[in-house]
Formats: sequence, structure tokens, C-alpha cells
Amino acid sequence: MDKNALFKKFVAFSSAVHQLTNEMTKDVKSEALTPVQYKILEYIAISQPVTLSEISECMHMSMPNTSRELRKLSEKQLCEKAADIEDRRKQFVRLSMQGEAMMSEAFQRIESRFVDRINNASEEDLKEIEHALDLLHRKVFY
Amino acid sequence: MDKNALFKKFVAFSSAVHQLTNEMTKDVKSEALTPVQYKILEYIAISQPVTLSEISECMHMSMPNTSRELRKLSEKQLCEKAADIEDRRKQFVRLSMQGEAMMSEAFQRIESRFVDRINNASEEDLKEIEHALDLLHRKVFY
DNA sequence: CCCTTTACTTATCAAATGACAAGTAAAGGG
DNA sequence: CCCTTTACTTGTCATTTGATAAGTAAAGGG
Repeated sequence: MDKNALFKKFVAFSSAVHQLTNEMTKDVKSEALTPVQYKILEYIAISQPVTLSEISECMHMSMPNTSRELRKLSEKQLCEKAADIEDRRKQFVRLSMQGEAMMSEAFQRIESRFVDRINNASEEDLKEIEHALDLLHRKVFY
Repeated sequence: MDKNALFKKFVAFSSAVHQLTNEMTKDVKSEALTPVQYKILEYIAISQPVTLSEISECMHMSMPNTSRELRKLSEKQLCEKAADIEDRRKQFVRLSMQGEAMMSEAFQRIESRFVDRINNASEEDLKEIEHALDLLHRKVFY
């Protein structure tokens, strides 16, 4: 198969994913958060509990900057740090109750936009979409 | 079908796409560019010719800021503006020769990472991947 | 115990980005 | 022609983000 053609589809597709997710997450974040802070909360929400190092690596930001942003989020009472019992150098980060509430509200708004978008799809379509999501997640975006 | 479950897959998938594309585009941009400038060039490369307003809308940045970044890119000789003949208020933006060269090098590095990634996929897999990309692009990420 | 490594923190500085006010010049409608 | 709108520019300022140096405290190996 022509891998260059497939690459072009991959690029166009990835670009479409970025545009759509930008669109859908627009205006869902509280005014009190900077973009980076929202991204971090989103990551914590999906992957908690996570360590600072994991956040740092995944967000491509340095440990000092990660530490600073996390301190700000803690000060805003949106997340909590707790030292690992096994290795007390590690800090496990989780959303606080307030953080959970905020993120669950954000996700609900995103979900309703998502549901609007697939509303006109048939049951058949939905099956295909689910299958395609699974397949690409396994074979390309793992 | 359970749309909430589908939404969760959508979130996990989108997050995986973001992580992978971050990973693959890491270190491909020239030192001389800021992240935003690289993103703009990428967008121009894929969609040229584009107007300033289109860039502004798609990148979610204000016209003044878009104008400023575009001036910087022009000064770096990476893109060129030309007034529309029909409507001389509009500026069509394209990559310059240097800009094309830079972006084509960047895309080649991304492509080789992409090819590495799908190298172990069978001909059958590739067909499925292509089909899934097309399907999701049409039905979800349009 | 000491030494090194790991995980994270604090402080500081420069650069990038975002937001806004005020402008120009062309288009288009009455 | 005038007035309004559109597309873009210029200038300025505050905030966010990135980068780096220098720390602390726990873990772990010899």
C-alpha cells in the first residue's frame, strides 16, 4: 500500500481531530484557569492518580514549571497531593472534590456537544464509529 | 447504543491522538520558531492559500496577534502575503520557498516516525486503518 | 554511614502569548 | 458621495509560559 498517501490521510485526520477538540473544549474551562492549568486538570481527571513526573513528561513541561502550576491548582483547591507510602519522595496527585465537580461539569458540556454531533448517525453508523475508534487506538494511536 | 460509553472512547481516543502527535512533532520545529509560529506554518502548509482571518479563526487567536505573528514569519522569510485582486483588503498568505523547504523537511521527519509506527502492520491492517481514518473523518471529525 | 540518584520545590528571569485601544484603507450600500 | 462595515495593522500592557540555578528530603547501593 502507498504509505505516503496513508500518511497524508493521517495528517489531515490528526489536524481535524485537533480542530474539533479545540472547538468542543472552547469555553468549557473556568475563567479562573489558564489553558495549561485546564490541560493538566484534564490529564489528571483521565489518568489519576498520577505523579508529578508523569504529568511533567506527558505535558512536555519541566519539573519546576509542573510543580509551580500544581501548587497553583492546589491553592485553588482543585487538586490534592499525597505522598506515596512506599516512596515518600513521590507525590500522588488527584482531583479534589471541587476539582472533580468542575471537571465533571466541563466533560458534561463536551459530551453534549459530542452527542449533538453524532445525533444524526444511525445505529449502524455508531457501531462503525466505535469499531474505528477502537481499531485506530490499538493500531496507530497506542 | 450507549452514547456515554462511546463518548468515553472518544475522549480516550482524542487524548491519545494529542499525545501521539505531540510526540511525533516534538523536535521537528526549527529553533527559530515559537510553538505558535510553527502551528501557524503547519496550518498554512496544509490549507494554503489562507487569509489572515481564517488563520485567526482556526487558531483561536485575535486578529492583532495573528497579524503580529504573521509579520514575524514574513520577516523570517517563511511566508508571503499578497493582496487579493478582487478584494484588496484581503491578504492571501502562502509559504515562501524557504517556508516550503522548512515544512517539507519537518513533514518528512514526521512521516518517517509514522512509517516506523505502522511498519509492523500487515497489508490487511493498513486497509483497515485507511478505512477507519476515512470513516471517522467523515462521520465524527468533519 | 556515606555517596549518588531520584522526586520534587523555590526563586528568578526572559520570552511568548493574550487582550485591548486606536488606527488605516478598501468595499459596499444608500 | 457619505456612511458603515470589513480586513487588517500598530502599539502597548499584563499575564502566562519556559528555562535555569540552586536547593531539600527520601531512597538505595556499596
